[in-house]
Amino acid sequence: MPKPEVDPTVQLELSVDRSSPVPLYFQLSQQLEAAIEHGTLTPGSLLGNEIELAARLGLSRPTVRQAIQSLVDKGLLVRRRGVGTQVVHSQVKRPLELSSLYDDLEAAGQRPATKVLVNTLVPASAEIAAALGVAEDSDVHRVERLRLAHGEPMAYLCNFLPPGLIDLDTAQLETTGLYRLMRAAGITLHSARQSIGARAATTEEAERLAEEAGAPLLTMQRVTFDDTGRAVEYGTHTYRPTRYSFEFQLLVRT
Amino acid sequence: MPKPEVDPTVQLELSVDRSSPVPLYFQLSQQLEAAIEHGTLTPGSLLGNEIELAARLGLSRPTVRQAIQSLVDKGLLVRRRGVGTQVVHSQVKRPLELSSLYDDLEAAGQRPATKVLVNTLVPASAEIAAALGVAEDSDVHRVERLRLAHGEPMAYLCNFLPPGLIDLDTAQLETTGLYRLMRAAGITLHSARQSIGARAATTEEAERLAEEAGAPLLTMQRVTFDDTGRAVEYGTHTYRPTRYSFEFQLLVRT
DNA sequence: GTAGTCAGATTGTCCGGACATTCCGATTGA
DNA sequence: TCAATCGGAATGTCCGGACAATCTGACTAC
Repeated sequence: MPKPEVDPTVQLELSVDRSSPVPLYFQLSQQLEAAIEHGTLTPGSLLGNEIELAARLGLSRPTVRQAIQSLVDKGLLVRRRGVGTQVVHSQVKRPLELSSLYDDLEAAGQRPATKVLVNTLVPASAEIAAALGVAEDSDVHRVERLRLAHGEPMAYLCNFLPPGLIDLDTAQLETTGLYRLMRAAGITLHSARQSIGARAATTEEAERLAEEAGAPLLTMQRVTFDDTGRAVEYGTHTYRPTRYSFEFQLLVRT
Repeated sequence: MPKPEVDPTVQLELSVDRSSPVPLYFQLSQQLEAAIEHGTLTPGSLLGNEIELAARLGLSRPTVRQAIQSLVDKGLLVRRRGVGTQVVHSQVKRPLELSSLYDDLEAAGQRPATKVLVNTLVPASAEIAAALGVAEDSDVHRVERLRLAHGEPMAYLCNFLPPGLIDLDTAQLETTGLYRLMRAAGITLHSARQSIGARAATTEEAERLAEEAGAPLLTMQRVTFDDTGRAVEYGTHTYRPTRYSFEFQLLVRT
């Protein structure tokens, strides 16, 4: 007969600083997340009941629940009524975020480079006007960039932005990503509609990406909105599938 | 001088049924969501302050906040301290879910058809064993399916499942999707790791999908986990990019 | 031995209140 | 005319408690 396989309840060293301006629930959730990341809280282990945890930390139960809930939303914990809260067992990294290619590459240690091919104002075509919610033929920014990693072309990025939102400096575009510039300009990114597909490269596209005509390309189109609902960016990207693929984790809405 | 463009605070007809087993916050959030969907709550309009809303409904503020928060998490509302809560302005549909191709097609009114090509037990290769967390060479289910829409092949789906989880009936597989079968078997899907790429079709793949060898294909690999952290499915899919692309909306983590 | 029942444990829901923080507009001052 | 200050309004955080719903395991009855 094997030993019982019930994962034990873990006793953690947790503490909160009431003089800190950081919210208490956030302090707690960060410590719990760190413990999960670090392996102190092993997958499957129970977290101990909320009441006792609250008492131990000198917090109220709603505060503790708020901390736990934020980790449940991240997919790190699972709650079961009548049972308890346990650490999810899988290799959850982080759910899909609205990420920029630049940040992705940098996080992967690839030291991305950018070559700005075009940075001008052009009249909006019907398609672009519809996506950005501006009048047709009104001026919009057009930015074309080539993204390289290790000196090899990786993606061709064509973006359109409504005017007046941000100052598009070519030198800055070559040293950082578009999303960083937008955030730095005080734009709060909120959501995006995105479409991922594939098609054969045209002669022109092939040349830009050092591929052959007819080679498969990974394509992505995206419209990004800020928290007021304005479209702040429309992009059409093509990626070399031998160099790049979209990897992400997603959660089930409950 | 133009008129003030401040969106008005909307007065809604809201009510809750205290005798219903449906949680009060959920009743409220559903009514709000319906009002947004229906256009009663127009984008940009303010929701009215929480305190007054709570008083009007005879609810406490935490309950009202819980309802609002769930819609904020869905990306339908935005809260601004000192200002209020307003309806997001954009065409937010729904954020990315862990969806099955079958459900997607059916929701799009495509009446999907499935042809099961293979449904057997095979020894797990190293790659599959690692993905599913089972011993190498142990038996796993292997299911190969061809998904058609309007009689045209659209995708080739190859899935591996650990044994004992679910009874894989070929007839059922041809009339519904794999995820539905798993849910019906009491498996709670929780999260998935996913990778989307592209490559040229091999001769074999081209034949299956009625494409030509070398044609671009959209590829997706996915490992799905249930809420205990077990891997419950590993799949390798190839799609015809002229017939299918991945469309989704995603939100920024705040 | 097996199935049904019951009790304990734990999370889910809800309440009412308190104070802090932030935003925006109006008032005030230079 | 313009800038700085102030105050109202709204959300953010936190508390302490109460009861309901659900799961697990042990006990009981058959």
